[in-house]
Amino acid sequence: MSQLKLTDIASALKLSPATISKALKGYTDVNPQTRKKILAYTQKVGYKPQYKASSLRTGKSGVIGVILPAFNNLYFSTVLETLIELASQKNVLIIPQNSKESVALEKKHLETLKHFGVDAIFMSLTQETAGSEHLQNLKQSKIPIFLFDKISKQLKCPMFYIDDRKAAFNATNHLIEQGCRNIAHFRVSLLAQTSIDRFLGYREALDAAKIPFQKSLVYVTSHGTVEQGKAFVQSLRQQKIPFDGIFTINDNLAIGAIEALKGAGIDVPREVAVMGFSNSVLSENVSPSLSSVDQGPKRIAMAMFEAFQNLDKAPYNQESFKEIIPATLVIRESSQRLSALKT
Amino acid sequence: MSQLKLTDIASALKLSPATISKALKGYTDVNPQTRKKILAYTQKVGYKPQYKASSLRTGKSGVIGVILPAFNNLYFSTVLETLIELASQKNVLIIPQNSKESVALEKKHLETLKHFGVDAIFMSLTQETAGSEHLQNLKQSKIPIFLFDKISKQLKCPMFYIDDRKAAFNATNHLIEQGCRNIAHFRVSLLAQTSIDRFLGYREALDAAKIPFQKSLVYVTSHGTVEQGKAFVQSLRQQKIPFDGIFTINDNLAIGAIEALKGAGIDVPREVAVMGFSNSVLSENVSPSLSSVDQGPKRIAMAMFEAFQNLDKAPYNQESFKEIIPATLVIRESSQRLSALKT
DNA sequence: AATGCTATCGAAAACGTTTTCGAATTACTA
DNA sequence: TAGTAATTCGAAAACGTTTTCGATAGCATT
Repeated sequence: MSQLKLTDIASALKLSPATISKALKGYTDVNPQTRKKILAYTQKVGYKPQYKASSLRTGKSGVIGVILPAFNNLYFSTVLETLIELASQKNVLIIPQNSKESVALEKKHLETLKHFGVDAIFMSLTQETAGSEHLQNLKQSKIPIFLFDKISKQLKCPMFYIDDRKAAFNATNHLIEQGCRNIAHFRVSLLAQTSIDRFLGYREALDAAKIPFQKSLVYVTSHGTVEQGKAFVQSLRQQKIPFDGIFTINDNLAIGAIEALKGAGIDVPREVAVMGFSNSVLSENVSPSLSSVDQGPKRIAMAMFEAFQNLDKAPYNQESFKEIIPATLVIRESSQRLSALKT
Repeated sequence: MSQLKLTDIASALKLSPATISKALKGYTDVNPQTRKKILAYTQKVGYKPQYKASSLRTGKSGVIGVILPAFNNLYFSTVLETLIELASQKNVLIIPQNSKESVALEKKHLETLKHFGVDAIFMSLTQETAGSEHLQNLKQSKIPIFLFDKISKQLKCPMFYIDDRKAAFNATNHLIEQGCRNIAHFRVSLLAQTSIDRFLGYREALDAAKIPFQKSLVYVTSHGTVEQGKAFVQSLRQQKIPFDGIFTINDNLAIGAIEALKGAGIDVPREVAVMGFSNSVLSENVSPSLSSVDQGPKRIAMAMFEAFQNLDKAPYNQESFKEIIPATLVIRESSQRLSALKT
């Protein structure tokens, strides 16, 4: 036997499909008696309306599309997992897509989700996506878009992100409090907004502590890999540039830096304190464990889903609602220079 | 303007919706000239049929549901990521659900996916799911189910899994080749099939090498955490049971074991060689890096998607198709006892 | 008894697509 | 030249649900 249909229920109960549907959806124009009967029967045979048909009629699919620039990344996978969890509780489904940092793929996924008819799209942009036209196009097709983390201020839509500048300020300031005076900064692409903001936070912390900014301590890389973290430390040492702290834009660069330092017999954190960013899985399992900045993926997911559910209500219905999620410092071994110096 | 519809295209081109649809779907009863015109126009305005409507008509949704018992697990997340990647290339979408090792949730997700009308369900069972009735029920409702990894032999459906016994045999045998004679085994729940099979492989390897099995070297735990791995090593030492190798059923237990050994000043792998299972992210980042068994999540995902695409063709249309994916040993530092002894 | 109201139900249209089937036109055959 | 076959198109039904709107019946009000 195939799927149970409304007409099956109707004929079994000698009622019209209309009444059944209305009973199930809580309409008032159905006798409480018959409603009870209908509920009892549908419960028994396990009838539920088929999404395909009802979504065609109502226009709502009960599905949210999620486009991420990467999956193998604790931050994004935690956002996704939390989203799936929350959505599942409200009987909405999640369709994840991976743009793999490619604008072309991002565009393709956007199209697919549009034609699929998702009720909303949550996305974090590619490094290269500035405010390209494909996003503007999407805006026209009434599908609500929620941007998070990697956002574009050129778009008018709800956005959820941490205050990268303040987070970087706090991270850098922590190193300063630990006695660091020559703090190197490893960052990525000059275009990405997060990279820019974190750099600005780094500079502000230096300024606030009246530590002169040294251009020679800043390294820019394309992808921010472990290897590049290593290479930068080696380069600093080769040029004999003195440094006693490193603040990196992600954890991979920090891990590479630590490896290079350990390899050169330099003690972390006693001689050089290191601070990463993202609080990835690796950070607690590397040795010494890596201090990092937690970007609160769960809170971001919760905030977005909350907004999705109240899309029509204030304050979410504002043309461009913004929510800034606080980031927290996770202090582990790699930055605890003070206590290391005492022992 | 809202979504573009078939009738919009039809009236713009002064043709009927039927012809447009047929042109797009490659029917032969449409003039090559007009087809070209239609293709050109739909291309230009970016028209594509809306899933909601076409899936109602055709019965196919272009969506696969994936139910996993856990997400924060490299194996499962890699399966999922690969699945999303492959599906995306063929314009099919993936809806992931997390059963969180709960049979009740598993059942709920199954129901939701059924009513959503997915074209297939890929799933890995809960520890507790033996062959419960909810799976049998699903079988009746024509939706093809594919089981992987945590399977149930009581069900008649395509299954994909590694040969745990052989993999465990190889892992244990590797330790034996490295000169280990007293190999401890840390396992989990006596119910889970994988746990059973891996234990059997361990025993077979011992038998094959004519090493007597010692019950005192086997520890059974409920969840297989890092802490329990530590505790077992401490217990072994406390009881003064001699051991020179450890084969664990997962990586967490192995990592815990290594930590305990390091803490006790015991050299890994020189004094005790350690072999994990799963090849999780941590294994390469722990020190010493952990030898482990790779369960080939990518290959499993590829095999399943391949089967999905050829559901009607042989050999996949057999009542109960089975595919065994080979597991491979990933030898890192923690088990290389021979070379460690030389130096 | 006529009127208005309320409560309860069902007929039917609609959502946008696919697909069957027949109609219309053209091309071909004998 | 008539008849047949092939080609190209469109009308219309169908997928299963939701929702508007009208119908009916019962009840109360004058």
